[in-house]
Amino acid sequence: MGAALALFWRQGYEQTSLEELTAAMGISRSSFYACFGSKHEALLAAAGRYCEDNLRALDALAGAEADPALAARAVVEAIAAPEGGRHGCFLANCVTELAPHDPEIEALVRRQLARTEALLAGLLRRSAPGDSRSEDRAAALLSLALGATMLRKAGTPPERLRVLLTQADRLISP
Amino acid sequence: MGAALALFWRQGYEQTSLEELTAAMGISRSSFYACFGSKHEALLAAAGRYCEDNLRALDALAGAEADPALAARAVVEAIAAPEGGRHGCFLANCVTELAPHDPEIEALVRRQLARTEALLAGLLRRSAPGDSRSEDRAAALLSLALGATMLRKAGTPPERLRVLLTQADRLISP
DNA sequence: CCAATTTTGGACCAATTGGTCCGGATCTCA
DNA sequence: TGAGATCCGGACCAATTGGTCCAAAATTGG
Repeated sequence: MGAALALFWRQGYEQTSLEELTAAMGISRSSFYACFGSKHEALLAAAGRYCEDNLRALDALAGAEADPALAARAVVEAIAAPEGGRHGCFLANCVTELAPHDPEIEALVRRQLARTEALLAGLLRRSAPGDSRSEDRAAALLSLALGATMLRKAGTPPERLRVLLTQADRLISP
Repeated sequence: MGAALALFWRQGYEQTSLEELTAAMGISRSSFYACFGSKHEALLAAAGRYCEDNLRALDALAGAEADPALAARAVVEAIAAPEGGRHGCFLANCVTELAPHDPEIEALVRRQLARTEALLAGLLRRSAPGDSRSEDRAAALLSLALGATMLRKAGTPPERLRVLLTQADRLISP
């Protein structure tokens, strides 16, 4: 299953053939269809697993840091992942390739975006209880982090990404 | 040519067949190959044209506003394009689909990102001549705008995008 | 009006795609 | 050991892909 996710992540959905998929998963074509029913359902399964793992990791990261402002910064950096290599963010890849004509993927992505934004908004609220603009800042932070994943995929060196992410603090402090 | 760009933009590179391409351009298969040589070169031509048009438009937008801070804000909003529909940013689409394994597209995209970032950095510098962090803020602004294009493609309503972009001011003021 | 050059439509090609199906190998449990 | 269920390899299918090629049509120049 992780092998399928890795392939979809690295190559995209359409560019990953059944041949590669079954080879990487170590199962036969027959088993693949017995298990998932279609290539598309396998993608949904992989994406679903990715979302759960990802959110759990971000939650743990946020919980490990007492100061909510520092936690928010850590979450943003975990999403942007300056050292994350050239594959970009898996969900971002799904959005650009599939979201416009694939309602199931779109729903999955929107749910995950909402959950991540809510996590950030919660941290910002805890950091400055009085401010009413924490939702907006959380959305901006998410946008900044997603933009960074795409700059990373475009080849921006990790060092410059790290410097760029420094500016996230301007969106974190009220 | 514009028709080819529109197709690549809406559907992506691999998902656009020669059939659709020639039909939309109103030329025959033979003429297409006589003119471009390959599907890939047609993509490069369309992308090149897009880059020139795009940068010219952003430049004009920046030039039309006397206050450099307001100009920067306008440029960011033009990139993010809250009302831009569900096709996302063409260059962002190219990055996610092709950049990792297509050096020519990668070079084209990086050049355009650098030029756009330079435009923003120039505005920020003019806005606050003393500040040495204007390059970082320009990069963050670009990242924010690119992230917004992907949220837009994911279905975030224009209203929320506009509110989110409000926060760009925090990156614009020194 | 005709000859030469350009352009066009579309047949054609080999390769690849996601998906189906079945005979035989492998495994389970007693 | 043997019967029953499970899994597997791989042949097979129709559709589609980017790309080539050529005869016929259109355009051009004189």
